[in-house]
Amino acid sequence: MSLVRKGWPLHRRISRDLEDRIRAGELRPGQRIPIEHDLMQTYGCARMTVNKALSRLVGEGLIERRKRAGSFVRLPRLDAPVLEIPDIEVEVTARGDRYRFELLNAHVIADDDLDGPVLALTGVHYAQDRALAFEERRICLSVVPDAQTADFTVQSPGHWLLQAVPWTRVEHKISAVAASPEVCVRLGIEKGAACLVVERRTWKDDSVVTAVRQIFDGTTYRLTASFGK
Amino acid sequence: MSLVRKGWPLHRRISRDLEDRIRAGELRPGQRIPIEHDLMQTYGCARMTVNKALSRLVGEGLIERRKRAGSFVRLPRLDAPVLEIPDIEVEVTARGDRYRFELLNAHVIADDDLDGPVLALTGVHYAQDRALAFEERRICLSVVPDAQTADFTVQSPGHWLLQAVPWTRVEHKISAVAASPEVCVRLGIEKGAACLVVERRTWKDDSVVTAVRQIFDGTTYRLTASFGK
DNA sequence: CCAGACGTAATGTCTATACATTATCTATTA
DNA sequence: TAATAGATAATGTATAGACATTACGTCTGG
Repeated sequence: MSLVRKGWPLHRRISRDLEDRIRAGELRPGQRIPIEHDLMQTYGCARMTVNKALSRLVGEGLIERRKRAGSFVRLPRLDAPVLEIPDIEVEVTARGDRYRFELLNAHVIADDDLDGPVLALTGVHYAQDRALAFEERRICLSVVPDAQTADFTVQSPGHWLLQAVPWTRVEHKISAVAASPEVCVRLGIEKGAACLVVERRTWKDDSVVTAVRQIFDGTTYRLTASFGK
Repeated sequence: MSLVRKGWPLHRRISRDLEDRIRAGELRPGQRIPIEHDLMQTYGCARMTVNKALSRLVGEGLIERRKRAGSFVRLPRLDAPVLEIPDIEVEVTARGDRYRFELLNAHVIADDDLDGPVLALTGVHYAQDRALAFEERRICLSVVPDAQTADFTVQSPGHWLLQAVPWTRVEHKISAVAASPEVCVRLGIEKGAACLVVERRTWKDDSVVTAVRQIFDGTTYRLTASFGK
């Protein structure tokens, strides 16, 4: 079992051992890995223990299993690192900076894209009084009527919504645009500077709760994602 | 157990049921959920079955568990959608387009950032003869000596590496910059246009395998990430 | 040569039980 | 009151066995 972590539970050591062998290339994509019965013997344990180890590898996307056929190493995927798209308020306060949201504008409007009356907000996120992001948000009032009476100078709309409405689905789109005149002013950057745009749409069941577009200074703000040990 | 999927295994129905109750706000963040013993009685099953259901919720980040204390609903996290950062070659061919990588430059150099001799490449990814991305890549020759003899006009370096070297860790940084003169020419975009930048660094164990910087036209290319059912 | 039937090898699920581990709570003691 | 020690309730891990499910291979019969 190579040089595997002592103190770890057996099922964890088994999954880690197999993971290492896959990552080292000893077990190659498409190749069949030993059947549960053989692994029982190899590690001298019950089938449930082996099964738990293999279930973990399925969850991590490292193997796939087919009844009667066996378990097979999957192709490595570059396409599933975990992306951290933070709640800006949480991110700023987490690193000990003073956070502030400046509400610029709030109107109830009709929106073609979203159902029913919509609360349209614009504002700026500040960290230590430095503008971090410009935000344009729409909140579906039929789903979140309370939004109309909430005070977004105390809490950012995003943070408030997170507590107020449990979502069931989120979708993000990340792109880049040149700063519009308004964004230049709000973020204090040069005309036409490259900005990172995060668009987020949040659903509860089948109705859109909120759609938001956050614009960051592309050179100072970066999203990070990592995958692996 | 509300209106839960028939045909699903019991442990899956239990976890889904609890997930629904959390998402619906019936079980709120910080709140304690019933202990395994009670859930056994509620669902009329063995503790291992309940345990499997709860383990899944831990994996999904919906609850956390503490011995002696119980299981608690975690704060909803916006920060872990799965980001699809594709192998460009795979992405292009997957949607049926003709893919081509044009190698512009290849030199063996020394690099302060990476250990040992490094193969430095620049090139352009094309989809249907339209430039999609400009790429600057460095490959650590001490880790991947074969890279020096590989033909990157047949396969993109990224795709080739994926097959040649199993990685153990990947890190991505996503930002935005204004197009440099060279990028303008290569991608056929206007001077100073906003570009989306994906920087990826790949490790095998403790050594960097490759570091790459891919630059996309920010207005036509977007990364997407989603989370939820 | 092909279509269909079928045995069977593998995974999938579930149970009942046992003991380990650990943080919380309580009771005791200084 | 405060520190310490111990009891205990919850999760964590593991076992052995049972039956369900599925699709791979093979063996038919046409």
